[in-house]
Amino acid sequence: MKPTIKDVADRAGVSIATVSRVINGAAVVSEKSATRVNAAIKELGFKPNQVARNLVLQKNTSIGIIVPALGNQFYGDILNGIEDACAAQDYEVFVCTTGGDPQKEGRFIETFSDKNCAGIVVMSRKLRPETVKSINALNIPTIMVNRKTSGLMCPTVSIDNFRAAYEITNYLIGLGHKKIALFRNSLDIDAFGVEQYSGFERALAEHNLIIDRDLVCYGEFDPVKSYNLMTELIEKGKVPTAVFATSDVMAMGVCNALFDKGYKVPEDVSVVGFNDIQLAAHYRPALTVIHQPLKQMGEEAVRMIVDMNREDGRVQKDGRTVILPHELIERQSCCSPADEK
Amino acid sequence: MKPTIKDVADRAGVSIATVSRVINGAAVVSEKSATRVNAAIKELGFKPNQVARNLVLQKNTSIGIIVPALGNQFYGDILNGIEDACAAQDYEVFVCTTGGDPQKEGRFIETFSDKNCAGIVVMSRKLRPETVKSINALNIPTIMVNRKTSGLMCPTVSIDNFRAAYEITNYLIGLGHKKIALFRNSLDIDAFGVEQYSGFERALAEHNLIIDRDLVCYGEFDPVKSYNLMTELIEKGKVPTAVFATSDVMAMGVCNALFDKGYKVPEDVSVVGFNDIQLAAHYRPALTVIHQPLKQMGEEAVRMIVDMNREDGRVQKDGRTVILPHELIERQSCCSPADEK
DNA sequence: TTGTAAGCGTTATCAG
DNA sequence: CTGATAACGCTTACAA
Repeated sequence: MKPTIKDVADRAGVSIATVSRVINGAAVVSEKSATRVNAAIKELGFKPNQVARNLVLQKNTSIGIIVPALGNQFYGDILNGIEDACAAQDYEVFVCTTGGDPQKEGRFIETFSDKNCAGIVVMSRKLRPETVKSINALNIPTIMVNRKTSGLMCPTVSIDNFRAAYEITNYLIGLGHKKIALFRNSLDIDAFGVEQYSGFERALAEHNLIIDRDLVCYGEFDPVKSYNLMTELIEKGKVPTAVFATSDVMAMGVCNALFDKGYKVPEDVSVVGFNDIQLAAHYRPALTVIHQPLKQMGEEAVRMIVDMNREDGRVQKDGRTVILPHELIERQSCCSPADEK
Repeated sequence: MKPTIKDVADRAGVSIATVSRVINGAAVVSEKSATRVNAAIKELGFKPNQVARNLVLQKNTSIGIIVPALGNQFYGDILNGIEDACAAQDYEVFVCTTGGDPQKEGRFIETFSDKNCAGIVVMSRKLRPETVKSINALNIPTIMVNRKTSGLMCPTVSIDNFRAAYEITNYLIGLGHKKIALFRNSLDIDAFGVEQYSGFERALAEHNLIIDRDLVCYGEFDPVKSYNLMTELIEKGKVPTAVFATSDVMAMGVCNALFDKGYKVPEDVSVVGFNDIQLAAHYRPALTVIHQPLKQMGEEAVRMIVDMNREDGRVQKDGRTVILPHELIERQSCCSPADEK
């Protein structure tokens, strides 16, 4: 069995209180006791039991993460940021995946609460009102990443999705495009899809362009679905000169469909992505995208949780919003439409 | 503050022992007490404190995962399997990323040990002897995924990498290829790169082909590095008719280099990948690959840990090896070489 | 400077 | 069937 503080005390010939003192370095201990205790610790290979310690201290250095799926570079990049920041602070990371199932979200939040996590970061595409309610009731710092939070009193971190969409649409328009398709996901009033849509719409409107309903496709962040949708568009003869996809994988699906039908990107149609997952640069043609500082977003979320825990245990739930800077990165997937050249 | 079992007891007018009994449903409790306790639990919104429970029970339902990086579909797919299996068993998942830093591996193993995890699954590319030693000393079930374990008394799960490499090389040879390049990672005696190499070599040898040293490139699982290496090959005029890359991302890097130099895949050179991450099918041309049952590998690892915990707490460290079936999946990235057509 | 002892929130063993 | 009570391993007043 693992040695306990008591074994160390016996071996060093002191009380467990003294051992505890040297472990925590808080109170003053005579040099003599200290050396004996340290010797005993080393000899026994003693390591304090974290669960006992957490119990008495009523705190915990683990934070819980709720994420739709792993093996998805978008969340993966964010998670890397979370993980790095946690490791730097000696926090541990619990990860739960929902597979998009909103029911699981609620369950995992409870799990984390039961485990007395120091904080929770939620990445979700669809949030049920009940989940919102239970998050609000939670006595644990909770942060949303890449999501709005109407009705939800908890801090969020994201980019300015309206501006980002606006900028990249303008970029396309600046290139001379007028027939621009939008590949997006289904509406969820609190996800950023709506901001992106507004940005898209605004840019168009400012150039007296209007949205062609047939050209807005619900690719649902899925390359296959996007592939099929783009194929349909082609078969219906409704080929745009440019496509704005609100995720990189959708952009790839669109490109693939185009290739398979004999079109060239960007010569025949320009395509832009959104997020800039690592693969966006490795895809051919390399994707012109809006870059989100994914890793930094994760780090920021952790920073906020650690801060909130420092604040004397007082968990304050306010609507703090952290907006990180995005960036338009030009690569190979865009050019002016043929009739302009 | 969160209600404790004592609050429930007071409210229900019974002792904490009784409350504990109804919570755990073990012993028999009078119907009258039970209903009162349940009412109190509901009214107070009581949830048993897991850390206290774990302390007294001396067990834990969390398992620790050590992984080089998130945001990498290969590990992501395995992790999804792990996570699913854990959720199904009401286990929680700790995730630590090493970024390939072997020093961190050791540290995280200690963390998990301190936390009294029910088990640890290790995914590593490079294992230091010291880490091996500390794993062996560990009193916690530990499983290696996708890795050999000479000198390491712990179960592993993987595919038969020798056979897989042998089969796909044979496939290429069967198509008529003789000049086959190999893109692989640096040698680590205990990683599966060496088995794959042997499989490759054997297939070649059986057809009286020998390995051209210039055509084995160390792409290090990195698309960019592979891109550069392939570009060099082209510039040196040493273009093979086929490439076997031991990971899909290396295969993509190779394809990209080929495209950028004006070559066509598969018409000019065939390329095969290994692993079959989700993206392999979405890349263009869709990659012909060896499919590893990544998700299933993760599930299997969890199953083993759960089993080992059931075995009366007796952690047995043996070299059990689970070999899962692989599969050769033909897609679009291969054809016979030009001179055969 | 040190030790004793009272918790932290549970479970489990006893008597009753 | 139920209630005290002793753990679990640790921290931390309070005394000494």
